[in-house]
Amino acid sequence: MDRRQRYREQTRDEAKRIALEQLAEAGPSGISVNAIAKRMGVTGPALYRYFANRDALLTDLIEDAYNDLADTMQGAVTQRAGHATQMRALATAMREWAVAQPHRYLLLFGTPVPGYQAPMETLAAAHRSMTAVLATVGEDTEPANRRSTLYRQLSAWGEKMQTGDLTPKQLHWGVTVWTRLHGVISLEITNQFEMTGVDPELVFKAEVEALVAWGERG
Amino acid sequence: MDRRQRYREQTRDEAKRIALEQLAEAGPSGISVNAIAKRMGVTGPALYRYFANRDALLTDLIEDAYNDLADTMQGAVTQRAGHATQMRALATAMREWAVAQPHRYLLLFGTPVPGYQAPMETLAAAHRSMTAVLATVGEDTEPANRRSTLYRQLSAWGEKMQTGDLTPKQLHWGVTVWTRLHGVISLEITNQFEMTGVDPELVFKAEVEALVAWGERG
DNA sequence: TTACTTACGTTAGAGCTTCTAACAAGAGCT
DNA sequence: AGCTCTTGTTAGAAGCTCTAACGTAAGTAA
Repeated sequence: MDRRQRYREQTRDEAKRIALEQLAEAGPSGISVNAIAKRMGVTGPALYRYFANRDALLTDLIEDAYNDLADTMQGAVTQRAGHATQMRALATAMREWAVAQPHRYLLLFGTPVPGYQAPMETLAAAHRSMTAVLATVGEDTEPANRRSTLYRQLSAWGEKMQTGDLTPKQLHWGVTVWTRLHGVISLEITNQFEMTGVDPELVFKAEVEALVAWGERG
Repeated sequence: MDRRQRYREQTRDEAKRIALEQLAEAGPSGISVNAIAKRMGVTGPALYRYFANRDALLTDLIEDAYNDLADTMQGAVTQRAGHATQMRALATAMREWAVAQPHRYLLLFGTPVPGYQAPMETLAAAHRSMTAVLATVGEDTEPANRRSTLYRQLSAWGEKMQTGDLTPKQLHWGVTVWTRLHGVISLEITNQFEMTGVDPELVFKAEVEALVAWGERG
């Protein structure tokens, strides 16, 4: 009874492994349940015992990627101390993860796959990666406009996320870190820097240093 | 001889119009040459007289989107004066274009479509949109490290692009504007802000103001 | 006006895809 | 030993891209 389940998991993993290869080679549309089955030595319909349909397989890949990225980001900040150091480590880890497997990053942040509806489990992963980002936040010194809509929304989000004593301003900074890092990474892995001849890694590093400098100022 | 060409162009346009509808509804993989033909009242293979294959149709959509976005950005800056004003106008125009038709923005900056190789004509469009961004750049005051790799790459890019008297530092600023605006827009239209309850427009505006403030400082 | 060429539509079909239905065989439990 | 659940098979429907072969209509030239 236990072995069955283990075999089952093994089959699912192998299918996902091959799916990732297809994804890297030909994008999301290059993933074919039939072709995966053939490469595994079974007929096409056999795989439908393991995945309800093609979308379910894709959803699994997305969920795995989400967790993997969250692990990476979390690992980068928890092993270090000091806001600036954590910031640099987080940024580097995030970019390296994305550059090493752009197709997986794009599965999360590229064009949404049509049939996908985020399951509950990815919420946990999203929360973990956001927590990692928020660990790099410095102290809050200046006062903010407490009556702005953005302030209230950030405040509500902070309560919902149980971020403890982080102020809305700090949460805003976290969001900004997220959007800025993503901005460079996204353009890099979609090859938009290619025609410029400018090395995206250098642009990324400069952006990280700007964030660090800004973070130390307040 | 002239009427034929006009009819031809008309047919191509209608096909592309329907393709855009499919794109909006079901993403890039939802575009079907067969289905388009059927909706136009002809059989599937007939459309292959107008597009070499499905990829050629997609490439056409990408090229159109590129030109359309470039027009929008160019229009935003040329009708206004003053760096800060141009900056705000450019940012707003870009975001509104993207939010109004996310699928088209994602066609350009989302997951790359597998068979696509950028034709020469998109280079012109890319150049135009970059020029629009560079119009918002302020004056260059502080000295920069002239021996850094990034400085040299930006310098070479500036010459290749014929940007006149813009310094590498100003070009770097242009790139930063580009990555930061894209960062927020990209995450907004892939619905990544949804779970936070934070309005991406407000985050975007704050980011624009940060850019303006930074631009005015130097 | 007649003849030729080019453009554009058709059907047939190969080969791929997802996914369902019906059936056969084996693994584990009672 | 018998029953059930799991997992494989084949057959097939319905869709896709794209090629080949063929007919017809429209524009061009003699």
